[in-house]
Amino acid sequence: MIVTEDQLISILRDGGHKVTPQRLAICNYVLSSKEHPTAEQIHSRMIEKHPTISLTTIYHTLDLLKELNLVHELSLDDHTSRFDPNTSVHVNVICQKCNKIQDFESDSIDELWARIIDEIKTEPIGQRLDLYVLCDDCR
Amino acid sequence: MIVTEDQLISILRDGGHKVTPQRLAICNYVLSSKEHPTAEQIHSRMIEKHPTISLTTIYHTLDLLKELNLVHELSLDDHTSRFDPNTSVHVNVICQKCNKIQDFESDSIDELWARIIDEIKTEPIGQRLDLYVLCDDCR
DNA sequence: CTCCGTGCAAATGGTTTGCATCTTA
DNA sequence: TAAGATGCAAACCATTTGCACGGAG
Repeated sequence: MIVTEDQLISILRDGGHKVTPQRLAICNYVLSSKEHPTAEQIHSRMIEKHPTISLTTIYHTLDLLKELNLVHELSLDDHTSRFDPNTSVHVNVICQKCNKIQDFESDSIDELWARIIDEIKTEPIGQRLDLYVLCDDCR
Repeated sequence: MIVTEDQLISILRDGGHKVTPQRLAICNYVLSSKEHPTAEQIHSRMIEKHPTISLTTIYHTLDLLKELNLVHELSLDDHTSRFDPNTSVHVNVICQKCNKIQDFESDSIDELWARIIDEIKTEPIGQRLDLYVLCDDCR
């Protein structure tokens, strides 16, 4: 997790959002996740510790995290979304078959992105760089 | 359109696919489109000349075009897909508000992207490069 | 004449919404 | 105690599927 729990709580309170056990658990998990989980996967994981937590709350919390720009939503072609706490410029290496996603970062990417922004006249709000592959397991 | 109608017909027949008026009309439109239409938008457009054409046929034909790698599907965060006949490496400049998309291509992008792919050891199948902005109309 | 394509209707399923209850601050 | 959060149930809606008919080859 890039933000500590204390920082997270401050961010929430500063934005006028209440700190509930469910919210804290979801944020902690998603913000430290590496596997780009679906809402369903987040829900399954949360139920272990919070048996009554609902999918609705997962979605509400993800909306909040998006609004706070702490996670990015990645809509895939199987019509599900994955949620990525890595909001820096990076490449999502996505397996076409199983939809597993791995982040890839490098200086070349930063360079590429800087050049694109330079060439395009408009002010950028965000980005998404996908590379589609077949992962080791699926090949 | 990058492929001519004759080439398109050959591609279809070679793959064992029949050439119907509906299929031809949809392919012609999508393959020459610049506006990254939704399935719904393609349907509206097709109804002008083919009043009985169904959304089902639009989806079937889009599946075929994807299979033939003649179009790419872009799943956006509003949970709709846009269809892009530009299958070369390029940046989709997407307005966060109205979801309008404009393609952007440049040699430096190709060059840097090639370098990034080189750094990532896996064989690439495809890619998607999005830049999120607010378009002139929405700003 | 056979197989594939079309299009209607119904199903699917991820996501969103309405609302009553509960919790945080 | 007031504003906001939770979670159930229902709605939503883009997309997919089943199936009978029709047209291409």
